[in-house]
Amino acid sequence: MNENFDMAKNFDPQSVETELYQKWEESGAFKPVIDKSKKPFTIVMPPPNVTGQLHMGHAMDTVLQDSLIRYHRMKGDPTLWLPGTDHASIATEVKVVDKLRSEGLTKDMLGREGFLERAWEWKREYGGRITRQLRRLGASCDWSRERFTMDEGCSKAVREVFCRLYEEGLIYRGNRLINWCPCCNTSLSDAEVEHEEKDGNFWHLLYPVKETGEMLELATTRPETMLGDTAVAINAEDERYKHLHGCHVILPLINKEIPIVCDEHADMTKGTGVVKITPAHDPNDYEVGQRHNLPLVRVFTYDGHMTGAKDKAIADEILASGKASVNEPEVLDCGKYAGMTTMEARKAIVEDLEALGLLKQIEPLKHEVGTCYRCHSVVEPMVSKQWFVKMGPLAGPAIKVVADGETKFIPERFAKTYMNWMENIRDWCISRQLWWGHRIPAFYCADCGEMMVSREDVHVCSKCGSTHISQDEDVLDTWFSSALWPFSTLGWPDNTEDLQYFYPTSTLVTGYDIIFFWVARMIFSGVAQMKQTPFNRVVMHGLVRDSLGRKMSKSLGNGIDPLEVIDQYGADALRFSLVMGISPGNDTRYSTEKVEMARNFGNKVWNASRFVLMNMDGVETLDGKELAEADKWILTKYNDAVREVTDHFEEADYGLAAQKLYDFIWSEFCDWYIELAKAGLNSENEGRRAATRAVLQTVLSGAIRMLHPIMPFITEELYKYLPGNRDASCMLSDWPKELDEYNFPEESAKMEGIMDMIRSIRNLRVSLNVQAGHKARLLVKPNEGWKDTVLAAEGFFARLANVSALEILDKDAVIGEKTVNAVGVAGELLIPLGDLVDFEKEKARLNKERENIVKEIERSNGKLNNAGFIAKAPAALVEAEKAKIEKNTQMLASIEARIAELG
RNA sequence: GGGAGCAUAGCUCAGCUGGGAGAGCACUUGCCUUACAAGCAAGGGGUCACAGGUUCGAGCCCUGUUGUUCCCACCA
Repeated sequence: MNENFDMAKNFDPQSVETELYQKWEESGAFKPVIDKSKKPFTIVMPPPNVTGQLHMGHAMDTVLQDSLIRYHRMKGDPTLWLPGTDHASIATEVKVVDKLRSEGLTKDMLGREGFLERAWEWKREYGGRITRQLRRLGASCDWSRERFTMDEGCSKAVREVFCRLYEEGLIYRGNRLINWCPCCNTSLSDAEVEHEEKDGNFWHLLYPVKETGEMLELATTRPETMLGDTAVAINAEDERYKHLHGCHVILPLINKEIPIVCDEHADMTKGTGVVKITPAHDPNDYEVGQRHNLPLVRVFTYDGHMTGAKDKAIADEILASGKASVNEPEVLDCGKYAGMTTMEARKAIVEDLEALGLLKQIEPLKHEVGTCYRCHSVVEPMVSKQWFVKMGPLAGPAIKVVADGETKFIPERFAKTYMNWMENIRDWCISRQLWWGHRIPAFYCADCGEMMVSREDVHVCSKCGSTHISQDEDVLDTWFSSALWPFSTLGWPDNTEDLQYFYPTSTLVTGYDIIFFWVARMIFSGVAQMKQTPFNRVVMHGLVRDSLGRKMSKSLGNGIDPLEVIDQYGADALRFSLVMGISPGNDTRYSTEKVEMARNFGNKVWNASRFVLMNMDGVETLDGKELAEADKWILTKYNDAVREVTDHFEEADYGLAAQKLYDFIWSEFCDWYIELAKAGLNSENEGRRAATRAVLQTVLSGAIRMLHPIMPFITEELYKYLPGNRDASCMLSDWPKELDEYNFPEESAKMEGIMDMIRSIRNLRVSLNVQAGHKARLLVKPNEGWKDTVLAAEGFFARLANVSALEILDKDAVIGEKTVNAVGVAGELLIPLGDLVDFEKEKARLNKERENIVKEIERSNGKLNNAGFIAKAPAALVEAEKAKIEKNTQMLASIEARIAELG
């Protein structure tokens, strides 16, 4: 025992984690060394919102990436984990606006420049917060390469891609029906619209037909749009309305004549078969409008009110100027409804229609309503002039790389989700009516109306030479820049060394909730710009839910702050708890119990190490050591563990890797080998002691290293205590390899036979209520070939089963005293317990045992009597079954003899 | 309307290509055995949702049913 041993009794995360992290970071060890002869392993971090705060989702995402990164670093791959943050256009802008409001300011009061100044100030203030928090988790990313989606390089990439796509005709500007959030006051892409079921009504309205005077009944869920109706549609085949082809209806309230058109959109089987058409405010109606060349009449303002005279005047001016583009909508002066919110207008319009007798019925209805993914306001479909990416030509190649397996999804089912979306994709609305973001590089000449899209700012009109140039006011969708992340962060559009070496990246790790927002867009952008998929593998994980299975959210107030957990239990415990037991792509629940389990595991590892180390006396290797069966057993198990853990990491199956580590370290190494090793360490034979020390050292070192990717801090701290490791870093140590020359299946089986006997003895003692302190003699009738093994295990029986003396008996030896017995693969064991035993209890126990064995034999016989089994099952299985019968028959005989003995 | 996931011990979840059901927590019993009581030992507890099918053999494969969660979708 090492007298100078100074390890603390428990690992104290608080006192070492921060310091360890600083050392790692300062040492430059997170930076890869570019070695062209080696294939790099690269992950780009999904950039968290720059002003965001760490939540459990980030924690899980980060831990999974870090585990993979650390594994590959130890394997010797040049490993890059590239971190960064996202400017998060809407989210950040909303926060800054809120802050301004608290100061009594608005965006407009500051103007664009002033506002952006404040936004950058905000970014400076909070921008480092999340990256500091990632450090606390132990994220070993290369901070020297940290990027921000709005830094110079990323902005250059964004502009380059925009210009390229524009030049290729894949970006266009035009009036289209888009989703408008009246609260955020901006357009949204389809992906940014969520669907929520809400209570609503079908309002059945009556429109009078001009030519016949009859009333045409139709239903709508949004009566406030009726002022913008420019037609009513029926199906050409509909017998009920054949006489109305070519007729008109008089739009109530504003008495406007609009045509009745025949269109396939009108479904005869639904309702009355008549549909009102509002091309400016409904996606279907927009299509119908396009087919029938109907005018677009906008009746909502962009901030969710009914349009009025002023809105109309502005629109009329544009229309009259001749500068209006295709599909420029008209605007209606809604008269008495002008200025009302859409909800107020709904109420007023319904009341007015009712007063006119034009409201036939109100039918309650639950329906899906589109809402903004940021603020959850109901989005309003609107015709608006926006910028779009034409998706068709981009989707094809993006589908191909996944279909061809150049990018693989784990689990595979997400590839289907991806495909489905890609195959049905619609053009992507990329302009946002915000200020915080990448401003669209389009410039307009005030004099001739020329539009110029340019990599450089434009000051002079290329057509007329005018200097009255203004840049487009809008910024790009945040996800436009995120889509370029795998190459923009590596220096693209410049052909940098990083880009050449690290692109395409190896693995993307992210949650399934952003497949559409991000993963899909990175794939088509990467394929389009780099002609190569951005990553070879996408590992999807699930959400971290609360202990009741609910999504963690601010509004529910059920979020758990990862930093508080780290403060209390340490980063390793949090990390392990987030990994243990998860399976790819599935959600997981957070619970304090799991963190405690992980903390306890860390404690176990610490104390096992402490025990091993206090028995060490310098470096000791396996070379030339004479190994005992216990040593051979644990080395064999160790090799199994190395193989399995390595395989699981290769497949990014962290849950199983963690499970195996937990099992191997706790159950096999601690519960068994360390206990067995105590005998070895106490041996009078120095060779035996040295061999035991060597095995302990070897296995512990390997176990610590294998655990490092998931629990980096404690393993780093422990590693330096290992003999000869004073200045070594676990993080930079080699990933353990299997020790091929130390696989001992036969000896392992022998050892397990002994372990089985030990369990039996313990079991007997407990079930017969033998006092814990009482030492008992052990008599063994070994099976063929087990005698030496049993004899060699005497020390184990003494230490682990409280046996005072071991005696080997012949098979048919008669014992002249009362004993209890058990039968196992190694043979029959008997314990003379004399008066200590309650023999009634023992009889009951034996009878139960007998029943079990009889059942086992029956089951085996059932199988062996089945001709199909004999004929078709692998021979080895049949043999195993026969062996079982033989063994069980033997056991049964022993037990029956015992029962007879007891009378 | 389309698609996907899940259903296994009291709770939370694992279970690799089909070959005798596992872990953690909780529970019962006994132990401070000088690495660890954040621990040790022993134990109880499961018709693997239901019904069929394939197979010598099904928690695992196929079909259907039920329940549940999620994603997608322009149903007025």
